Amino acid sequence: MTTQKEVTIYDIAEALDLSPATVSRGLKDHPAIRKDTRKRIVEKARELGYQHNSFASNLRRNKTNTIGVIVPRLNSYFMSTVIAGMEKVANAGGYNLIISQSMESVDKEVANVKTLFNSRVDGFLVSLAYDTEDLSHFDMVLDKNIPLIFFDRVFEHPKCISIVIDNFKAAYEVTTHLISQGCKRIVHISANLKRNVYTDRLRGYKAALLDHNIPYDEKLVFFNNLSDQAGIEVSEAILKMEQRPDGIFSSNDACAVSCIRQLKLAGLKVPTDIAVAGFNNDPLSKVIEPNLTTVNYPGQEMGELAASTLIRRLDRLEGANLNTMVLRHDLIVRESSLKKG
Amino acid sequence: MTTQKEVTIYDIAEALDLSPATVSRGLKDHPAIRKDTRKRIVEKARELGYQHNSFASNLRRNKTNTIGVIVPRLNSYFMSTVIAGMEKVANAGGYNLIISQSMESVDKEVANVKTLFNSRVDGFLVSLAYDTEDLSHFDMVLDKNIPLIFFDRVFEHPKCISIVIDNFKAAYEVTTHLISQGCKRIVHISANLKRNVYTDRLRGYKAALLDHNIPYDEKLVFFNNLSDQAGIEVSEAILKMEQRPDGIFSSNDACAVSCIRQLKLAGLKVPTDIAVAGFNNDPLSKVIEPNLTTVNYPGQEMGELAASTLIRRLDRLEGANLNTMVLRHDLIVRESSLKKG
DNA sequence: CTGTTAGCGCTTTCAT
DNA sequence: ATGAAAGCGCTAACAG
Repeated sequence: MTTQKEVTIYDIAEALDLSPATVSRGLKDHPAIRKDTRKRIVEKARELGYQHNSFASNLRRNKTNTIGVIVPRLNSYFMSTVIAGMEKVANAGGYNLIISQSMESVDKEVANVKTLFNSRVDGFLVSLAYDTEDLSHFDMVLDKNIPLIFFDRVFEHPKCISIVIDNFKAAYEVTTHLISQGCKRIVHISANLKRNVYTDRLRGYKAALLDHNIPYDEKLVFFNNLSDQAGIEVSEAILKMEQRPDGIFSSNDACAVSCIRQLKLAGLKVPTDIAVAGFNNDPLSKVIEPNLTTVNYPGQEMGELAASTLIRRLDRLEGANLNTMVLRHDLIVRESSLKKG
Repeated sequence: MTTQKEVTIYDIAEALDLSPATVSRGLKDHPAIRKDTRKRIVEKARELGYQHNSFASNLRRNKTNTIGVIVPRLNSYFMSTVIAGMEKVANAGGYNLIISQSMESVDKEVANVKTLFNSRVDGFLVSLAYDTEDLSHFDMVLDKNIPLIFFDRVFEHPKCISIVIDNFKAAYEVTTHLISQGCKRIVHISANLKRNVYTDRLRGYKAALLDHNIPYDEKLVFFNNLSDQAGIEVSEAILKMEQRPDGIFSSNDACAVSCIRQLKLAGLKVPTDIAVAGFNNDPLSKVIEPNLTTVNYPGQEMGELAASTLIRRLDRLEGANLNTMVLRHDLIVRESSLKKG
């Protein structure tokens, strides 16, 4: 069955009349090994079909070369580009990724932290669930000084690095842009305010209104899970309003696209009657008609930066000791979604 | 630093004046342990902040409770739903997922197999890269009887289970559908024929043509990587054809959508001038106008089935011993993409 | 440059 | 129901 006697460094050592220690060294690039010895070792290893046993090594070194990743959900374009970026960097640096989803629930997040902790991952890359209130479930991790890096949905903590974009500024830009197109009553679709990304975007939205002397009206702000369904519901609410909004700024593209479709079904013209902007630069935004003005969220780079920062720390190469690293975003203006060409 | 003396079962044993063996048993649900002894053990463990050390356990049991996943790319909607499904099932079954991308290259795929093999994953879930020619890089895996399951992009092998949909039938249905809408010259966009999914779909396409007395014209079949860019190029080729095609069947939605956009830009009416159908039921297909007729590819279920089949095998629960498992697909007809309402 | 030695923390016979 | 003991395969002092 699965186990038919492993070939170990002892077998190689015996065959070559060497000590296991020498073999162990020869198999890596230990400087203190004669070239030809190393060569004999490597050859014999191949001949016997030797395969390095990571977990014996792990046990001994107390290191797994594994990174634990916890994300709310895997199945969004944004998140899969993040993961793709992480995987690329991790792989190049000799690390594996163990990925788990919290499904937007703290309970699952807590369970995932425990599992990964027990698996002795060397470090954590985490984007928080909607309803996570505090970081107490990470205490065991932080107490052992296991590096923990947050990305996207972050939480301030003296021991942790956060990797984000400037959500405030991005939201400010989007809102300002809508205003510059003539919008006066702008709906904002937001989500759980426990999460920085949504509070920051809401703040940016408010700041832009303020700076342009547009009163803030809380009836224009919706809180939901930014799903397609949520977009439909918001649209219906909008259609029922006595005084119709003329702009929408959604915290993600999926929900924005859903709004556009629903509003068009109801006979509204986008952007003439109502302009719409999203967030994330999801491929959807280029396909919906009219194309969606949105914010380019550099997912791949965020994944790469998160992973490389973590690995630098793990490998004690240190580097940036900032507490918060901010990636550049871009406002992507797609003319067709604007009120005035 | 990262290591400040682990709390081990020895510490618990000592504190309770028991043997480590008893503690080890007490921590699981070994039957031969008195209830109150177990309770004392569990309490003391919590008190001391004990955490199970998976890799010592792994080393001993020669099992990691880890599943290695290799996919061509992570950043497609289809693949992320597959992974989401796998993660869900794996997590519920006490397994972790280590995920790696081959980036559509054999070389990377070979390297990934080695790494995962060395990490002693208990089993493999694999979807092959474009240019993988044979399974020799899996020899070490198969020789050790480590379970290997292919999904989506599969390869026949007596020791392996394949999980697929009926690509032939799906393609036949799509093509027949286009024909029923009056299409007579149907372009097919395909990819590397080393992969079952593309050969099967091409076969389905040909069979449908044959059954409807439409001659097969190889100039109408394009091979590329199904990207946005590929869609643009195909569209340009189509526009240059002396006798213009009136239908397109693309092997994925991204490329189909790209074609629609490009053809519309060139002034063609979709579907009046040319009807388009895709594959995968990507969210894009519901957003493009006209909506795209496509094939629902049940990614989440495929991920769940792959993972649960593997885990059943790993846990020796066996179950289905089929060599190939075929999931149900659905043709999704979106009226607006058809020639005649 | 190579060898000796002593574990890493856990599980599992085999005893009792 | 519990304990003793051996060892999974590797690595890192330390010694030479």
